[in-house]
Amino acid sequence: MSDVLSSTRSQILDAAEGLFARKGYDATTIKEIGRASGVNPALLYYYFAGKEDLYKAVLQRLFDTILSQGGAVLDGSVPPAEAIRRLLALQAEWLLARPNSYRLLVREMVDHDARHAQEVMLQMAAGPFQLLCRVIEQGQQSGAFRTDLEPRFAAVSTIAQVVYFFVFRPAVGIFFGQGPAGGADQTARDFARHAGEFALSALSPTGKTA
Amino acid sequence: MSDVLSSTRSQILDAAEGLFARKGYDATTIKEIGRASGVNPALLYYYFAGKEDLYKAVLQRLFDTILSQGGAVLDGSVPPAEAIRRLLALQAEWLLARPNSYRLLVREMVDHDARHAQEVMLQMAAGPFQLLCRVIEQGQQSGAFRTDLEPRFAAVSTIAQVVYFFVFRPAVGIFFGQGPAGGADQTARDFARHAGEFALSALSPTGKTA
DNA sequence: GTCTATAGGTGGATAGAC
DNA sequence: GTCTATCCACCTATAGAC
Repeated sequence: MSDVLSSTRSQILDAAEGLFARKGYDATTIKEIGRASGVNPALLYYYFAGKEDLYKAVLQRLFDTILSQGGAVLDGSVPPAEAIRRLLALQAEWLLARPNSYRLLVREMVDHDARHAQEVMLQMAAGPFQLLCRVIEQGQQSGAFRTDLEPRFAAVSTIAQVVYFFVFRPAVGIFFGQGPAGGADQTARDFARHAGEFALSALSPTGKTA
Repeated sequence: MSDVLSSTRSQILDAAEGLFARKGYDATTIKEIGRASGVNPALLYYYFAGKEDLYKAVLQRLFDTILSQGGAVLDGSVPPAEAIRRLLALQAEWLLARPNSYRLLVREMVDHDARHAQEVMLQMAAGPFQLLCRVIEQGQQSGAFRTDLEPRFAAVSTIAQVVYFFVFRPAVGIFFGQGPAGGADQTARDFARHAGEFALSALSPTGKTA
């Protein structure tokens, strides 16, 4: 602990986050993390119990910041429609700024059935997801949203769009004729705006976007 | 070729598909494929040029069948709204019956930026995806769908819901309080029906589901 | 706290008998 | 077509000097 929060430890976490996100857990080697962080590979075992412990620490650190900023936009102080617009815009900015997050999360789903991220997912369930469901229910009770949609299903449909866009960006890029790179960041922002209108149109009893 | 299509070759492909889908490309070993298929590991190099060649063959075989059945439901012989309902129901049945497909596809996105699946994605872009865009445009021109949504964006929002539900099933299961297993298959079918209504409500100028 | 060296195990791929 | 045996590279993790 020569630094405020042990600079060496942070360097290892930074490098590991990028490598785990890009290459996956199994394909990432200790020596690579050492090389990428500029830290001797053996030091990893000084700061962490092993490779898996490091992996869990990476997940924890990344999603701590998500959860801390998460529910702010859904706190009930804005009308439901505006809350949903802001949520999807925030989703896009967040995913643009932290491409590691959705890559790690997707890998965690298919590699380990979310086993290592179970705690974080429980916090998401009790936090942002439940808040979104409440926002939708609130809109339904006030007459702003149609009442024949199941709130939890509607919440999943709402958040699915932008996440899908990012995860399948290579495919979407090909679908849009932009190649596997998937177009500029502005395309993602444009899509997020569209996704907000799409969700609000789906939720609205009149088809107008409230 | 002692069999119609070389039974040994098929056995290798079957075992490799399951292992690549469950564990990923890197984590799957040649010896495991041999064990799971009941074929001597060295024979893999008789039938395929190597591990990567086998992987591409797996992708090709799996998505050949997708594409052959793909556009049938979108061929323009049914009204746009009904075509979209059928598409999402088909999507759910397809993903339920072939869990390897979305796992492999998602891995291909994050592991290789869809590099190995580029041909298949190009066929999807020129086939089912373009047909869905046409269906949406057709609905817009006939007045059944609102015209202020970009057809390609709307197509992505439409197909995103069910795919997200499957890929993030462990997370959705936790969100729904069903645990990481993600509930019964009927939940997926219920969600697919919801997704159809959600998309049609979003597309409809009146908010009714046509 | 940081390093070198290495143990112990497993990976993909090949040679060559049958 | 199928098998055994094996090469060589690389992995995680540890021992121990500094």
